[in-house]
Amino acid sequence: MNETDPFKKHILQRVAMPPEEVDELIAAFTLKKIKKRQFIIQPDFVARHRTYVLQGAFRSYVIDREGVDNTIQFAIEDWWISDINSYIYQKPATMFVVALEDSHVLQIDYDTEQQVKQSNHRFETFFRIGAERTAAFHQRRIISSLTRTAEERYDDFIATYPGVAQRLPQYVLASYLGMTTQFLSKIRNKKTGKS
Amino acid sequence: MNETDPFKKHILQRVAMPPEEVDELIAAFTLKKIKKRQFIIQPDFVARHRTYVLQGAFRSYVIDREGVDNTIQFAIEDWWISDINSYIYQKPATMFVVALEDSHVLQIDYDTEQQVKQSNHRFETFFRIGAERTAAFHQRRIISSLTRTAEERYDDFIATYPGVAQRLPQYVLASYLGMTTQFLSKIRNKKTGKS
DNA sequence: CGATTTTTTGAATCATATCAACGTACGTGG
DNA sequence: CCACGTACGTTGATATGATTCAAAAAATCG
Repeated sequence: MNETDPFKKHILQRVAMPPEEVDELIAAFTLKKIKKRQFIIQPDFVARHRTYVLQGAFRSYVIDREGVDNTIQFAIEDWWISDINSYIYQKPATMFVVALEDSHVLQIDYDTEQQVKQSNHRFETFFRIGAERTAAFHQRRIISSLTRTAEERYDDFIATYPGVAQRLPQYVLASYLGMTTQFLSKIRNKKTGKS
Repeated sequence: MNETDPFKKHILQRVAMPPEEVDELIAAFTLKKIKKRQFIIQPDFVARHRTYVLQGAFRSYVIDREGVDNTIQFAIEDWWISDINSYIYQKPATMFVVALEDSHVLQIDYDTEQQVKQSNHRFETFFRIGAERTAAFHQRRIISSLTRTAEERYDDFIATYPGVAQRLPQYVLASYLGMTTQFLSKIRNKKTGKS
């Protein structure tokens, strides 16, 4: 039993590869412990890492012109998080990424990732599949934001990620779903009244 | 001068590769002419192709429960379009993809793409970079939809894609930007009055 | 515990949608 | 190449989902 076992499983779910290659890929990552409220990415700094969550929770957010905090993404166990626009183009970030709980993560830095992808076709495939799924996931979210009301988006979230809402502060969930924390509170309250 | 030259350029902008490999990759694609209003993807059918636009324009959209038409994406020259969730998971589509103009495209089918990626590390890299950029692009759009008003999203669009709005029917642009065609009309009218 | 942060509640307001009606343009068949 | 029909865009009135503001209640944390 090793702390990186979930990541090993994650790799093998995406690409079949010999055990020694799995270990080689894992070795390209660094295990880190991040304290609650610690930032791993901040605006104006280039995102140097891609982060896989072994344990804990994170969120990314932007502060808009009016100073409002908008959650763009969150990540719990077995999810990735970064400012992808900053990371892939290696330009200054626009987002914050912060730990919501004390967390354990695996991080790869940009140069190491490039080198690793270059060195082994299967490692390249691994990252390609990850990027594809991220793109598909984002597209589902765009469809949801264009076609559904605030309450429907909330219902979808609860159905899609059972148990996850409990771990997120309500203002994080509300801003992720594109509504105010007050409005989410009213949606929830209406529901408990009904049932 | 060959009709596929823009695609050749597109490939080389992403991955450096010897000319014969570029030709090999291009050969995996089929050149097709698509008439205006022709559908290349429809709900309940699996998206068999990924489509690169050489000439013309497309849009993808979903019809929601109330029967409202929501544009999810559009594509002109040098863009890709598909129902990515259908294509990468090879499951039934939820979207329509239709030609807005008579168009010329290059299409690769799913099995050929898998084989081609498998056969050559550089081809795998090519698709990986495409997926990454798609993910990054979608994330920018999510940020925009969460943080900006209808008018700001319109202004951003005009600034980011100068000249493109002219080629799209207004209801396509409106639903892409997440507003009604009436509201977009009012935004536009207000602007011409002002200046 | 007290202090701070988060959530709830209600009232007023706002951004955007809906509805309806009319004007315009465009493409298709004769 | 005209004329008609259908699709598209505009405008104004009204409706509504969601935000804002304010303050109290509840939860969390050092």
